[in-house]
Formats: sequence, structure tokens, C-alpha cells
Amino acid sequence: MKVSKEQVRENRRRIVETASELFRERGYDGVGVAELMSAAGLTHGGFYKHFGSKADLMAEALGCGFARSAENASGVGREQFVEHYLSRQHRDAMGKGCAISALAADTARQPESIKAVFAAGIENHLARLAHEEQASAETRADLLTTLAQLVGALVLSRACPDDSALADEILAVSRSRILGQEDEAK
Amino acid sequence: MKVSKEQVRENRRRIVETASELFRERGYDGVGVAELMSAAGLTHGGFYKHFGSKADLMAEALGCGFARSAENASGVGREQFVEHYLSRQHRDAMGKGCAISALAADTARQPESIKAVFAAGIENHLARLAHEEQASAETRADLLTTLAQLVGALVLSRACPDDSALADEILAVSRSRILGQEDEAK
DNA sequence: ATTATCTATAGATCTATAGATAATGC
DNA sequence: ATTATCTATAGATCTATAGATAATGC
Repeated sequence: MKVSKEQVRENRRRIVETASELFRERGYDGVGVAELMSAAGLTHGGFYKHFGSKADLMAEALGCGFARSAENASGVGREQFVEHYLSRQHRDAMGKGCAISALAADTARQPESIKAVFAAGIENHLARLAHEEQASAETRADLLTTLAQLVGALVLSRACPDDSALADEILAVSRSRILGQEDEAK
Repeated sequence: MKVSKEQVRENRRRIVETASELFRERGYDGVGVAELMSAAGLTHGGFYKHFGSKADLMAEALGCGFARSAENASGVGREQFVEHYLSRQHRDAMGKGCAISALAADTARQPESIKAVFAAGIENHLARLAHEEQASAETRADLLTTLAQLVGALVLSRACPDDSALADEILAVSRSRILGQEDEAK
């Protein structure tokens, strides 16, 4: 039942990828190791040959989620990014969306090592924005407050009843606050 | 082992109060019924005479947390409220702090009935603010975007490593964004 | 020979229920 | 007589480990 080295790498990658989505979708405590391995097409016994613990996987899954978000956002303009971030589509697909907003609360209850991965993900996001948007005069403080506005709006909207007017309103007012502000600056 | 009606009410109240704090602190899945009852000074067997399920308790605990937050915020001016909300003290006491920011992510993964309690809590918060701040010209959109900014900043700061510069920076920039803006409007 | 995966399981926990008990409240 | 609480436990799940297996990789 042994597999090739390449297959081992592929299996490991798939476990992390699967975990990243399931943790965002249902939370760290909402997914067990057995279900996770099953979703990745494996049996649960092999898990601990890949990871030291479930928490170790969480750290990798978080990093994977940040990397995936960075890929998706690459080359997307500020306005388009904000429009998508605050769209119903993004709100209703928590498992495939922004790792920051989906996992911030879980991360707050995790050990320091995982919080460090989270902070690195934020710094990376800021660095990418600062690089891409160097033409505009956005300071680091601007980028951070916009990020907080985006995360807060998404998190609030997701906690409201599905298809409720309030859930949509929260997205709409934050959208116009962020993008409207930009217009004033021109 | 029966107790007086008054004692029953008091026990029930204490269970909800305890749950409200423990759920904020460690998340819905992070606290079991047995531990919860034990923290309230009771044994776990009696739980289901008070609540139909753990999820039912969550709905009540959420409502209790909102009510408590409303009490604490009552009569506090806008600037003082924002200063406290974005303080390290509030960030580092998740169990005793704002129920919105502590439980939004958990609520997003709960059934509609619990999301309804969350939405009601937000509407109540807005109504209170609109009443208290009627002198200032803040629109509902202003109040909602400020709420999103506050929640986003707190949630992000809590996910960063303890005592990290980034965690403090996130609070600081959102504070000056929210309060600085107010100054400009004068 | 090594080792990733498998089946099986240990030991702890979880939600929820059953039945006994004893003090309240009619 | 009623019933809130207690002890005890059912049945399911959880993280993690043990030992067998079989294909890779030396």
C-alpha cells in the first residue's frame, strides 16, 4: 500500500487544501480528522504520518488559504477587489472565500504559532497592495483601515439571516463608504 | 433535591450568563454542556430540564450578551465608546467583551433562528445609537459602517500574536479613522 | 529495507436520556 | 403530587496510536 514520493506530496497537498476549505466552511472544531481525511480520499489512520497534530495542520491550512487568496487577488484592481469582496457571492461561499474573515475568530482562540501565520498573511497582503497601488497615495494606515472595514462588513453580513435586507445593507454601505471615499480623494 | 421556583429561575439565569461568557471566550464548539453546567455550579444531568438543546442555549446566551453590551454602552459618549471598544483591555478580554465581534463567526455557522437573534441585536444597537446621538447628523449608513470598522479591527487584532505591534497598530489606525473623521465633520 | 496507507482500537470526550431522590407547592 | 437536580449511562464522536500490508526506492 505504499505510494510513490510524488503521490505522497500530492496526497499531503490535497489534505491541506481540503482542510483549508473545510475549516473556513465549518470552523476548526467543526471538522474532525477522520472526515477531513475522507474528504481528501484517504483513511484517517494515515493522518499522523503527515502532520504532528490537528493544530499543525491548521497552521498549514491557514497559510494555504492566504496563498490562495493572494493568487486570486493578484492583478485585480482596487475597485473590482472591493466589489467582489463585498458581493453576496463571496459572502455565501465562506469555504472558498477570504481566509482572514473566515478564520480570524478561530485563530484568536489558537496558540501563538498559528496567530503568527495569520499576522504574516496580513503583512503579505499589505505588501502586495502597497506594491500594486504605488501610484495612488494610500498609506499603510489607509490599507489597514480598509481591510478592517472589509472584514467587519463581511463577518457581520454572514451572521445575519440568509437573504435578509440587513445582510445586504451592511455590504452596500461599506462598499459605498470605501469606494466613495476614493472618489473624493481624486 | 428539588429547589424553590425562585432558585430555579436563578439557576437558569446563571447558566445563560455563564454560557454567554464561555461561548465568547472559547467558541460554541469549544465548551461542552458538562463543563458549562459545572461552571454554573450544577451537574450536567439537569441541563435539559432548562433547555431543549445546546443550540437553544446558544440563542439565549447570544441575546444575553447583547443585552449586557447594551447596558454597558448606555450613557457612554461616542468617543469614549470607540476608545474602549478599540482598547487593548477590551481586545484581551474576549469573554467579557462585545458579543458581536466574539460570536459573529460562530453565528454564521449556526441555524437561521440564531442568526435572527444576532440581527435583532444589531438593530437594537443601531436604534439606541440613533436615539442617543440624534443631535449629531449621523445617518444609519454612518452607524453601520462605523460598526463594521470597529468589529473588523477588533477581530483582526485578536487574531494577531499577543502584544504584537501589528495587533496594536490595527486598533490605533481604526481609532483615528473613526474619531478623526468626526473631527473633520465639525 | 523503508514507509505511506490501511484497519482496528484505545481512551477521552460529546450531546442527550433514564431513573432515583428529596424538597417545594398545591 | 410535582419536579429540579442528582448519578449513571447510552451511543456517537473525537484525537491519536498500534500493527499489518504492500509497493517504492535503495
